[in-house]
Amino acid sequence: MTKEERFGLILKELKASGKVSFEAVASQLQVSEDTARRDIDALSKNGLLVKVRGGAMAPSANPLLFQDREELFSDAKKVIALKALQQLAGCRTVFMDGGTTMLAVAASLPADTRLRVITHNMALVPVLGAHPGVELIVLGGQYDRATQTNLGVQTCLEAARYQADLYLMGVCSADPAAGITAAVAADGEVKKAVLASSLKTLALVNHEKLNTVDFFRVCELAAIDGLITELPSDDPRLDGYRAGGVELV
Amino acid sequence: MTKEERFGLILKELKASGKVSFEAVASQLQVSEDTARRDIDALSKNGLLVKVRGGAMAPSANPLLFQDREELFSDAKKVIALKALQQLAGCRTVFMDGGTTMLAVAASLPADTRLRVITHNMALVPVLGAHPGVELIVLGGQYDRATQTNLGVQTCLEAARYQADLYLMGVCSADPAAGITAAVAADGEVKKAVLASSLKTLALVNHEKLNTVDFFRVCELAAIDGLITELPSDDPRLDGYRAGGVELV
DNA sequence: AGCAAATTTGCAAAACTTTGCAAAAATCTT
DNA sequence: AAGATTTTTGCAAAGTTTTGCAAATTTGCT
Repeated sequence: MTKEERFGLILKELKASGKVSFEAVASQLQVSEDTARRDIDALSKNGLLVKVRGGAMAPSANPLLFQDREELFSDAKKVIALKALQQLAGCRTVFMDGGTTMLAVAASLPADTRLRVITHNMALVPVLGAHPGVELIVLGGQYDRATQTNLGVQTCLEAARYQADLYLMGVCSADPAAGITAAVAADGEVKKAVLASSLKTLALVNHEKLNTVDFFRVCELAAIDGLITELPSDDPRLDGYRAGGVELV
Repeated sequence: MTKEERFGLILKELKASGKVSFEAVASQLQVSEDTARRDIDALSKNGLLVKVRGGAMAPSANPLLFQDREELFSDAKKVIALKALQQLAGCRTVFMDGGTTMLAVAASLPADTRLRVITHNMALVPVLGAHPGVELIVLGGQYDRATQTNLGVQTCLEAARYQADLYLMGVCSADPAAGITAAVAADGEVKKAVLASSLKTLALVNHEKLNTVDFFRVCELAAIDGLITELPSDDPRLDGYRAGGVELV
């Protein structure tokens, strides 16, 4: 039984049942558990399966393993969320923007947080509504299915009624020269309105969105107070942003 | 049974029924309740579900309605919902009130319906937001966890901006003499505002709420155009209401 | 406010992984 | 073909993670 033969059999089993255990591979292929472990290790290095405690699973078996990892809460989003949480200290009222990054922030809010949150992001309602320390204020408007946010003139007018200590802005595109830009005009308008109602604004930006431009101008970089990315603050990719905005670790 | 396998099964169950309890997970997956709790904790940290007391719910569902669907959609509610649907014919814009009866209406809306719905009921957002024929307009305000609705002055002001063909009012208490009354002042105020913005108002009332009175006066019976209950329209319990409002089968 | 149930926290035992090492097998060199 | 070299294999010790239990705390309800 060569290594390659074993690889084939392991993958076949994985395809059939979605999972394999070191123990089962060892006994079925008549090798020690260590060898089974090493085989599965090699396959995982090639991305053909995902190692888990006790064995391995097909990447598609569960959203945590592969598929939605990028769409839902990627490591980058978690890092950004944690950085954003640190900036919440001392804030009483916070505007939270649309986007799944903001969902990551809301989901990782500690249980003992006391905060007033204003948002037009309907995805946050079940999460923040269940949080005992959060007073949630919803901005109404026309519900946009694609982004799960309320948009439109109503939303902007409502945003103008409130005054927040901090605005956590979810950013579509950021560029040192063009500033913050949005792909949807209605979304950009809401961002402008909220920006005007907040003492301080921090933009949450995935590094992939750095140095990209969309058609709707939200604001200059100078209009925001800080940029939160998953990169360390001394990363060269952030060089162009150091002038106006403050970078955060 | 690895952790990841359990994750997959928990998510599968969540998808099927919309909710999972620690107890059920523990017994079905043959682990202690502590492990079930920790698993669900991990999934919630990744935004794949929302933890609530006793278990967890799908993120798009309503964290506070952690009950059985049968309980939620009692036969009475289903009957009322179907009657209300019939009244929707010809309507272009409808205000939908708070309450689980309204959730039953939203859930039973046929797929080919074309409708503009205005609501402050956050429980409807996941349901109506997914409906391709519904244009959803959300009324903002201060989110009330107990009722899952937005309340307050903002909500009333926003309601006044719109004009609807029909208002489906969810009723707490109805009485021939006292009219419609509410248990929460803020809720009653919103009802009054919406009532003023609608051409026609139908009150949806469970028969258990007939002939009961609460402290906040919403309106006289004469101010509404019809009463929808699960009772047949010639039921003697409705006798006192025939004067001003129209009863519907 | 007070009771009962649910939840969080700390802990130690058990299960699983990693790491380093040496023997066996396969491959290469001359 | 014999010896040297590399790869693979199995083993055991050290290190991590997971798990169930029990105490302490919080929460929801009346």
